[in-house]
Amino acid sequence: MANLMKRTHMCGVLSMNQIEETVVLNGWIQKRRNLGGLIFCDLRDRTGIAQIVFDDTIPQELFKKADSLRGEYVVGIKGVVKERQSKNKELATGDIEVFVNELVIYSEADTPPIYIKDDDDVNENLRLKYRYLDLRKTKMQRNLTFRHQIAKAARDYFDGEGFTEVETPILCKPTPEGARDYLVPSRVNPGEFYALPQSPQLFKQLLMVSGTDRYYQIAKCFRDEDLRADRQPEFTQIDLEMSFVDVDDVIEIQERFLEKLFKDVMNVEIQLPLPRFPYQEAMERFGSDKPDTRFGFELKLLNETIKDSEFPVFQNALAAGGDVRGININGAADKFSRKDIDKLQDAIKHYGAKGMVWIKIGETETTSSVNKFFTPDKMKEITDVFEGKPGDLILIVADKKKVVFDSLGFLRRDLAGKLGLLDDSQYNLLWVVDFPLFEYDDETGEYFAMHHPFTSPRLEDVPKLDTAPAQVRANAYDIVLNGVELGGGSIRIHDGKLQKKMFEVLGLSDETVQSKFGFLLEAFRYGTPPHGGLAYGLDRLVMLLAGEHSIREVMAFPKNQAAVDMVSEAPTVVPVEQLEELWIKTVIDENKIV
RNA sequence: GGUCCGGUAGUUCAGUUGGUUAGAAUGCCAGCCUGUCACGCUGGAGGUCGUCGGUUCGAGCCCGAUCCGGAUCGCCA
Repeated sequence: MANLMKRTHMCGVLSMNQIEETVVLNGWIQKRRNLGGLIFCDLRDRTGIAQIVFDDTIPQELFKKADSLRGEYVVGIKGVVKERQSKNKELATGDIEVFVNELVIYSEADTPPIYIKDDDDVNENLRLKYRYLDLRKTKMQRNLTFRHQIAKAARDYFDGEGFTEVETPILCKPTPEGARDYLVPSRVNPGEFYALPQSPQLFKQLLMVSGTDRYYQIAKCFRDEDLRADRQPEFTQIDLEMSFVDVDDVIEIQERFLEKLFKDVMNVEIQLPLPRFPYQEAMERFGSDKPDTRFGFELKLLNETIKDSEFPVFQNALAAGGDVRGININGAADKFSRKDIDKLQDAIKHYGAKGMVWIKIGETETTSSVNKFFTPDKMKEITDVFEGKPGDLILIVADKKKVVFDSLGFLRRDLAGKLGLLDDSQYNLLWVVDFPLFEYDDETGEYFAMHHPFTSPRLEDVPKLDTAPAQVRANAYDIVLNGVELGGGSIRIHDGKLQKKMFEVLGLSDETVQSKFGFLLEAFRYGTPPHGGLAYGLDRLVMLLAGEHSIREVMAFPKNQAAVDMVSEAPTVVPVEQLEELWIKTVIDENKIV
């Protein structure tokens, strides 16, 4: 064991300010360049890299020791900071270097299985398995620090606004609604289970009943669903709830938070108030309830224009109560071949679309996949709806409304990406409001809550609860950044009668309601303030602001697509005794039980 | 659960119509080298081509099964 050399500076902060100073650095050897009588090493810590030099003025023994250094050795050095003869403009510390006169090797290192540099393109599973090495990269350390700054900005802001951070339980009551629960067996209550929270929703509402008035929490949440680039089974929310507020109050206080956040961590000024799009408008203009407004290509409705056409696909869609809508990809007519368009057709089949009509407007003539069904005059009428100009590519989908919106929403964003129109330096924040309170399930013929059953309807829509539930709008709002849902929330129901009505429309029996939410409803009987709140996905927020494309890049130890922690290899089978103690018997292959 | 893509050296990849001893770059090891910063030069080691089976005189390549990874739809506050 070598003695510790007490560090005086971090590698990345050294500059001309330390010229001729003796400094002690600790860190990892990033790279060794041995020129024979002269050895350069790049020494790395979480702040960056500094070049250290061993030359022929040092004892031979020390020089030999320097020659034995390899990548990822952990060392301490003492030396003098000098101005470089030839500076390295690529390096933040490129003006200086440290001439070493003492070297301690704290530990040697095997050759690492992955490269430790920011611009690697190593298989992600390997990165996850050796996450502790992956996290040595300056970029990953920067992401972790950045995440910390955002969490801190949130804490500072909400603290300043009179919010109290309260921890809510991790062992909760299972909730059959929504996402699948992670279950935790109870040893002391045989056969019974807790669930890990999908969100602190019910507890934060209880806190409002308690008079906490303003609550927030940076809360771990768990959902046992399939993973995506922006979805992990455990993730973090900035969760908050306020008493005596309406939609405007919540939005106002959040907008000031976002303004401060962007100023503090991005040095970006955002314009308040943020635009608000009613759900219906968002769908009709962008085909999405989380529109990306960094580019155009807005949807246009063609139902009137084509209502007399001979084209059977259009007629069938209208007859079935569907829509015919399209988008104009301005100036893209020459940028996508027939083959490209075929691929797009395949892609929208995922959303249930059976096909797609394309129109390319040329200088002299307009070509399309449906030329024979439309006279040139009619075609002109259609392209006029899109303000079509020569060079434009128009794509039209006719189907059920949902299929049309989903398909065109996808095409819009996909093509914007292919055309390089997604500008990561632009931050388009907006609210989507007036969500429908209920969604109608075609298969079961039942209504279910789009948000959750405690979301309040807009007061003027309450009479429609009996007559036209699908038209009832909710006091719910989502905050969207560049087409990604950053968070969402609602004003909750605090009136017992209205809540009862909600459950009726949802077709929940009194017994069901009692067993699932009885404790909350009872709490509401003892004096409940009007309240509402919102939760941000912290991981997504950090991802977007860090310019990353996966939340895995901003989480220290994420899981892979199979929900496996590649470092520790969780989950695993457990000894039978452990299961028995928990009153659990598994029904899988006995061979898998160790 | 469905669809698509992938699995070849430590790593990133190439590998033609099925044909000799499976290649490159990088990394690693050794030697030389005093201003490098992707250091350079010389040499070397490194492979169960994911696994199992089949077709064939012969399989990295063709077929089947299976495992693993990723993207995506379903699913998901």
